[in-house]
Amino acid sequence: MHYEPDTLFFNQLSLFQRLYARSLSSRLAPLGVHPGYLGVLHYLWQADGVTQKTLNQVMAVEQATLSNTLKRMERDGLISRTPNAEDKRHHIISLTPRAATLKPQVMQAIGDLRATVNTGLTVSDRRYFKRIMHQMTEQLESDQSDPLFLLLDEIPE
Amino acid sequence: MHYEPDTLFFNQLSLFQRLYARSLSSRLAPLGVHPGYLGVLHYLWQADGVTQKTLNQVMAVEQATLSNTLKRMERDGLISRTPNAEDKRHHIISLTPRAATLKPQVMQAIGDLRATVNTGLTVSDRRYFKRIMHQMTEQLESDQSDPLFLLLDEIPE
DNA sequence: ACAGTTTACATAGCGTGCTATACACGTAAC
DNA sequence: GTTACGTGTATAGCACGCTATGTAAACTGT
Repeated sequence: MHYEPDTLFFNQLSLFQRLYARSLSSRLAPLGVHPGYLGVLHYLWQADGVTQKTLNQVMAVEQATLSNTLKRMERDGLISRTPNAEDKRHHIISLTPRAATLKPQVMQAIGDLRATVNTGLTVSDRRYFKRIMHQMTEQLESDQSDPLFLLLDEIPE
Repeated sequence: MHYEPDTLFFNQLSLFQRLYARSLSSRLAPLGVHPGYLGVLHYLWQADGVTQKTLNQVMAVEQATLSNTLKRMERDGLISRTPNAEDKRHHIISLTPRAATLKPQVMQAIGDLRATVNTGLTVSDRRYFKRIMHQMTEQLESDQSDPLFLLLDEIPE
């Protein structure tokens, strides 16, 4: 029975993403960092002490996802959430001292993996790849909102 | 505060994969199919009535993941697991009549999304993209096994 | 001032992946 | 034939994403 191996683009894409996450995870684990934390760390290393809302505006995940990620990061001693007296609805999220010092090691791990993945590829290969991925991402973003727009068009004045 | 938007390749990749899954999901939902079922369906449409082990050998997921996926598919009335009298350790997995008829509609949904995503891209763009992704995937696969090989090298005779 | 809305965040429940471990059945060795 | 090992599958527990919904604080209009 010669079954053609999985040719569905989606499955190949999923596999690629999962392998990337696994390799990242094994490099970050010794630092107590999970791949899902990267976006938050990356932002806070640039601008520490912001609200969840601010973070959410630049991170491409849903609010509930971010809320849960922050909870795990707090549990793992990477961030703290200090209540804001001015407006008790939001808290200020800041890096713990330990997390603040982690940047070079995390960046090293990321760079190391990037180099591994890029083995055998030229600079223009990578650029081309990212450009196409970006373009496809935009198509998907408009695909998600399409039904909404269609509905809006149908609303009478 | 002009924060440069998320430039980590891993995060862009994750976003792309998640958007793809979301778009797929919205197209498959009316059929009672989830994206995670696609690999199983795709195989069984070609060769129905196999063991979990066989499926596992061609699907790039862990055994435990497949086991859980099959449980959900059984719950959703897509497959049945009939006990094997010869060897009671494994069951024979087969499509339900309903699942067997679903192929054209699922393929239609996949093709539809593919067309959407490919908007504005040439055939050679897609081929190039897939080739690079494939190459990176192979690098990641060898990355995962590297530590093992290194250890093996260190084992004295 | 207080009723209703909006805002910021948390929680519930689920899909899909992972690792580690349990378990039941089959096989082989003694 | 029991002991030991191997095989096939299931389960436990977690990461990380989603949608839908809850909740408390702030704001707004009358």
